[in-house]
Amino acid sequence: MTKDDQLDAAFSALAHPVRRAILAQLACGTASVNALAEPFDMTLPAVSKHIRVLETAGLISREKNAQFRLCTLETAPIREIASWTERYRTIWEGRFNAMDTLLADMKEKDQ
Amino acid sequence: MTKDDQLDAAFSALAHPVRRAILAQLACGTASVNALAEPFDMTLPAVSKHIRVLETAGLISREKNAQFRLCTLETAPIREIASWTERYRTIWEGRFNAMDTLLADMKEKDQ
DNA sequence: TGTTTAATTAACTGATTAGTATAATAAAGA
DNA sequence: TCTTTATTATACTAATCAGTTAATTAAACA
Repeated sequence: MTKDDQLDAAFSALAHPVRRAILAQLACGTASVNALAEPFDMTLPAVSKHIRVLETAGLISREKNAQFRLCTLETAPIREIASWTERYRTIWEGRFNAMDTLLADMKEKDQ
Repeated sequence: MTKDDQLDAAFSALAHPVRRAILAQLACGTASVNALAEPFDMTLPAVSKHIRVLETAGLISREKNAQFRLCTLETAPIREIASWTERYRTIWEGRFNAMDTLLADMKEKDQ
């Protein structure tokens, strides 16, 4: 899987409110599939599929414990996303800052 | 459009390498649809659709100039993404740090 | 006015997504 | 062993996505 594919998978996994809500729950600690499904007005298989998507994207991992599958957050992809986003944010805001500076300079000369 | 819908739209717009590449091009400055399409081995209507997706997500804006449609980056949604991501990143890494501290404490007591 | 250039719309196809209901698996507990 | 609990697999539907070709719009230019 290329870096691009990883970003694709992570971004599209995050592009669903249910999956973001699942991650939010996991921020409070490891949880089973049933526990994660509880807040949603949705069948268990549907939640199970969302969890599978998160796992495929590397955003969570799963460990088998008795009849439970405990889900845990993984931070690597979110760091990828954060660094991609930050890089572009600074480039873009840098551009605007540069433009602001230019405009300020032009005003300066007008006076 | 709720905040959640905005995040959905932004994340899913970013979940395609062509769209991320278009944004990367726009980081170098405003460009027309034809100019943006040039690097891709893809028909113009296909690129036009990707640009529409970016516009709908608020990631770019368009201004009509003669027969050209000039595309410009918009920073608002990327800031939303950055803040969502950073929030979760710090929570998660905080958790791990907390866990590290806990483990360190336990080791301490063992000695 | 007729032609070229820039871009979008329309109509279509194949693949993927998000959900459902139902069946199956697998471990735990009575 | 039989039942319950936890979870996934299967099979299906409706909707959306990513791409195509061909037609259309609209401004610029000769």
